[in-house]
Amino acid sequence: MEALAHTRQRRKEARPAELTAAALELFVEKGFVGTRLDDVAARAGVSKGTLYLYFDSKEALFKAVIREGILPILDEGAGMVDNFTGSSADLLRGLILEWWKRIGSTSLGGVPKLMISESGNFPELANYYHDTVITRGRELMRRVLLRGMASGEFRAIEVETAIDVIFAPVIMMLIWRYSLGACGCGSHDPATYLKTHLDLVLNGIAGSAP
Amino acid sequence: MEALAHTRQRRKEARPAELTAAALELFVEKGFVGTRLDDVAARAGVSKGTLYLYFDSKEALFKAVIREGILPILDEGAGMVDNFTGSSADLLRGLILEWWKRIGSTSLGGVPKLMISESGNFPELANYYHDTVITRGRELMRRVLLRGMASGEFRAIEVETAIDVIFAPVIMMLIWRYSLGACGCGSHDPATYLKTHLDLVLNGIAGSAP
Amino acid sequence: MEALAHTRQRRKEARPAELTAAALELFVEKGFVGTRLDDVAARAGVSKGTLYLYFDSKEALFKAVIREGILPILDEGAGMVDNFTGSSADLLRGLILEWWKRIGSTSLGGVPKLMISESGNFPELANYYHDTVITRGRELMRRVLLRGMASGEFRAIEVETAIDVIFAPVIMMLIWRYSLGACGCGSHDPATYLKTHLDLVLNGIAGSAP
Amino acid sequence: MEALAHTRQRRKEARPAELTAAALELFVEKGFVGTRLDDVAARAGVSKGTLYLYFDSKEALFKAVIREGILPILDEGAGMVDNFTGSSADLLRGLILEWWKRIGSTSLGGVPKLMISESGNFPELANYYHDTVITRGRELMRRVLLRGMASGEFRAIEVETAIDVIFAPVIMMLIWRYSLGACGCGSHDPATYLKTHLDLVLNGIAGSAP
DNA sequence: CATGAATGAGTGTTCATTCAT
DNA sequence: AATGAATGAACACTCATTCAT
Repeated sequence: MEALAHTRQRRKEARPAELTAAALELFVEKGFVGTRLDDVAARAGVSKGTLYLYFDSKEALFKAVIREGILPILDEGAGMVDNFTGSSADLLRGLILEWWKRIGSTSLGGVPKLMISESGNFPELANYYHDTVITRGRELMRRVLLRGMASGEFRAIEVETAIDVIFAPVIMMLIWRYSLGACGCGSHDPATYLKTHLDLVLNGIAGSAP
Repeated sequence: MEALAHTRQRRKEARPAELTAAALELFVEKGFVGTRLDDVAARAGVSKGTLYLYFDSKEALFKAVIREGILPILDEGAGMVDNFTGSSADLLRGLILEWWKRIGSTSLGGVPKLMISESGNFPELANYYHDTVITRGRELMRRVLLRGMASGEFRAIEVETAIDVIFAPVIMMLIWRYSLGACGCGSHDPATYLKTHLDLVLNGIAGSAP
Repeated sequence: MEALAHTRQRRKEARPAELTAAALELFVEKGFVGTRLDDVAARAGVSKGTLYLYFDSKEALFKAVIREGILPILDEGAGMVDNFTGSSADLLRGLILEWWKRIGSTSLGGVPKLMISESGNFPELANYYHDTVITRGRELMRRVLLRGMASGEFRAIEVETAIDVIFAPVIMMLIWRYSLGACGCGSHDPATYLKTHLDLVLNGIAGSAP
Repeated sequence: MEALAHTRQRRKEARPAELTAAALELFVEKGFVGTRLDDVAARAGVSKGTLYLYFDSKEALFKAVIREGILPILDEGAGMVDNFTGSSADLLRGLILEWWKRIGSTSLGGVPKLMISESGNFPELANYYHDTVITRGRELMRRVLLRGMASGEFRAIEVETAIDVIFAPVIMMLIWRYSLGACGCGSHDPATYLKTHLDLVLNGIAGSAP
């Protein structure tokens, strides 16, 4: 009986996450307006009414999906840059690959495509996403590039654009995976693609120092 | 009287384009499901019923928007690559800048973001878009890179990934412009950004030949 | 040129009849609300706007269809009864068969089914139809039956019900022809059916006189 | 609380029948296209959306109305013919009168007029109605007539036409009641009319046997 | 006289939201 | 806490009607 209570308890606490997980998949697949709460509830294995026990409205659910999808992203990386002792090239490479392994390749990888699709309908949320995720991500990359330039490992480059040049193919791969890539349009193998991309970029910004 | 008839005639012929133009803006802004035909009609300055004189359904309108947004893209570029006599770096630079000037910066620039957002709901259209636009665009860039490698102007690189690395920041800029960028999230100046991006990339793939 | 003017003239005068003829077919087939003026115009080979040159509204067109469908019915029969010199059985038989040949089997035969279907939406018209067509038809048959009873050819029967018993199968055949019969539900051969029906009825009401 | 639950339960089970009952009335009165679901819902005392909890579409509702209107008809009569021990005239008379009492005079009596009006728009349903209702009804009457002829109670007649001659006035009365009869066109008293009709017919087909 | 492009009110259908159980 | 029947506002689509040509 205590076991049951325990299960129930765990269930109750896990509910919101189960609901947002189901919602994330559908929002990514069909967009905000195109997603029916009936389907979200069905995928989460609950009734439609139950959704309203945890979220005030469809919009509140959407915001929760985005915010929850953001948190894990925020907590990654910063520590890595602070404590890394190897070369800046290895740091950059590690950062991207690790991020892909722990975020990009999971279902959270659908968040960017979702945010892009719905930003027009949720401008405040878009701003929040920008300030929280994008700005911090760029800041992280900026530190890596500056670190490499300071050590002479990277040559002197226009940092802000370089950040984009490095991020863009990674984000594009993610977007692809959740849009045309899901329509049988053929896509790259992520591991190979990331490796080649990094080599190309690192070569492009390599300085004279070893 | 002839002038008026002429006006009416011209109007009737111009209508579909006026309607798809209005629809493109709203589809890009709000997505397919989020766009009301009332609004499309209002933006085009006609009544809702008029839409149905030219398009059988909302879906038909959407497809027309995409297809019309594709045609101008297809007719660009190929001739340029064939006849270009300068350096491959100049060719690549010219291709991107020209494309931006004549396509990317116009309202047709919203098509990629739209296709990405709605591919899940229109898989066949996504395939059509992929086969028609993306494949040809990549082919064009492939020829440029191979031309540069053949002449020794570019070093030996993994071409397929390089294509993405070159395209991704350009496409991302376009996506940004029609998503977060429209929410006051701040964006780059396109001209400067493209120039820096190209310099960075061209430097990264530069070979030993002059 | 005169020939053309003549043609044009004849055309102009024939137009209303062409339009109501086309309308009758569609009204019978699809009902009043189910019939689109587009289709009526198309079937009559004119544009939709032309309909409004001859009829103020869809309702006016419908009423014209019914009224026109009534006139030919009214002018039949009365003279026949007045002047007939043969037996009452032959009169009754001739009346029915002639009516079928000249009205029932033509496209005007669709009017009763139409009136039945739409009476709920056009009560005044239904009353007009009743007073004009049905009452007169019954009166005609009443005279025939009374004539036969007076001569002893028919036995004494309840006339009003007999009228219905005689008419009902004929009307039902007509209704059938324009409803289930048009759905491949199989139907009788009119000539045989009418003959048998008349024999049955005449036998049923036959009196002792020769 | 259990009582309430019971009420709710009973309500849910009764709903479809309530809805089809309301729909039948309106379909009969205004035809399929002329009937608005708003009105059906209002007459049933529910909201428009509720209709869609029980029927997928207006067409599905229509089909349910017809099918439900058919079932009670099918289950009548067959047993009566099998077990009847009296005279064939009494059997025929009893069959018609009983059918009128239990079907014809109820709201189900509107089904034939409805089916006639809409057969053009629902051919498959018309076929279903024909095969299910009409064919069986005729079969029943055929057995009665053959029974009477076998016993010598009825004279030798052309059975198929006789079936129609017997049924037609009954059906016509029903059609009348739901079309012109509802427009104040005056109609017979059903009981008297049926009695007279039966006497007339039975007299017409009477044989020499007692 | 004739056309057909344009209109906009009306209807079938969907779906976020509520609430009695 | 959880359900799911019920709601009603919103939207895609149709079609009778108008009017400039």
